[in-house]
Amino acid sequence: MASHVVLTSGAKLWRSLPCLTSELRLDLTLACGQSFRWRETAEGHWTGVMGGRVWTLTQTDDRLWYHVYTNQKKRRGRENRAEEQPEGVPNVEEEAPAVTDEQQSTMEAEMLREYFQLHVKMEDLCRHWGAADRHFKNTADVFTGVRMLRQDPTECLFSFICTSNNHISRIQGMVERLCQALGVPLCQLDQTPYHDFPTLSALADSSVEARLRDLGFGYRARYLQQSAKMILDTHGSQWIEGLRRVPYLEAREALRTLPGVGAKVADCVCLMSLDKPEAVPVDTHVWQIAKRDYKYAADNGQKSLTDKLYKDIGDFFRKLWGPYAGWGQSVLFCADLKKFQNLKEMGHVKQPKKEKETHKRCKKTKKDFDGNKIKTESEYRKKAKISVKKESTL
DNA sequence: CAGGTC
DNA sequence: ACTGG
Repeated sequence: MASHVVLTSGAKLWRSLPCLTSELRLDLTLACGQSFRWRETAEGHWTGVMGGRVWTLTQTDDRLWYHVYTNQKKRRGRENRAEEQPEGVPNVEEEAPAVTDEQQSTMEAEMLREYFQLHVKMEDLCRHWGAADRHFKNTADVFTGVRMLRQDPTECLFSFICTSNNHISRIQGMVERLCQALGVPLCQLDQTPYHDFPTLSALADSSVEARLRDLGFGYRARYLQQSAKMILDTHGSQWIEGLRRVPYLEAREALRTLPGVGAKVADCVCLMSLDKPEAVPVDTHVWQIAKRDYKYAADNGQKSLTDKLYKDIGDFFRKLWGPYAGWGQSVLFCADLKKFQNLKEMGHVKQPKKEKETHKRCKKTKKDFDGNKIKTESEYRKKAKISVKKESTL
């Protein structure tokens, strides 16, 4: 049976392209809630589906290494027979016009350059932003290499319909189940099956809502099926990709006509798959960042993001960072995630990992990136809860 | 309460 | 409203 490859055993299976870790950090970029389809299958090795194929990626200081697995062949009766007779009917992959390994590898490298948008120099952008924005510089110095992916628009749209009122770890599981239930199987590695993302027509089928409810999608099940059906019925299968050639605000409003797609999801799709780098998705994290780190005046203590507040915060960051504001947002968003908090403390002292439970009650006062003392997480949360209680008892 | 929406 | 870390 096929298994996940690792770089240290079998260098012949790998190809690479030049790419500095200052431009790309796989661990941050692939696990920060842009795409939900990558898993760390071995230390520093990330396996996922991209462009209808299964890839494992890893990196060294100045190169990005990749391996593409051959898709599992469809096994119908005839082809099984053909396998026993070598001169039999060639399978689908062999029928394709002959491509040399060289050409194949060139295409794969090009797919990766596109997916990671390596033509955009993140280092230049960060230097520019950091010069005028002290907080950004401090964060970007630690979270160097977070990039914006250029995802498939259909996958991006339907994945982000799943994100409302949800958290990343559950979203990952839901997207995985979505692909297993409705996507074409590609191959299996170490007992793990990999599937392509479902097509629009698979998502639009009337049986989909009930099926997804059974898989734990809750009320989002209906949004997924209805959005797919609406796109096919009123626009056609190429509609979403066509939004790449349309101005940001027009694409955003077009997406918002779909059920389950509000301002935030529409901005995520614009930013992460439709080539709109100025789109700034404002979620709870970004709202907190605006208030906490940029002293954004949310004067009347709003409980939820109103349309106006949403627009104002987006405009604030666009004014601060310019036409690639969405890329800047992604760096701070990543730095705000719980799972990456450990990176921040590694700057000063490297603590041995032994102490886990023993020092738990030792409260450390952390400093934020501007050097200001801040409360510990728990205290911060306590405070937030109290203020929420006050609001609700009024 | 979670990368919100109807 | 769904649901689980």
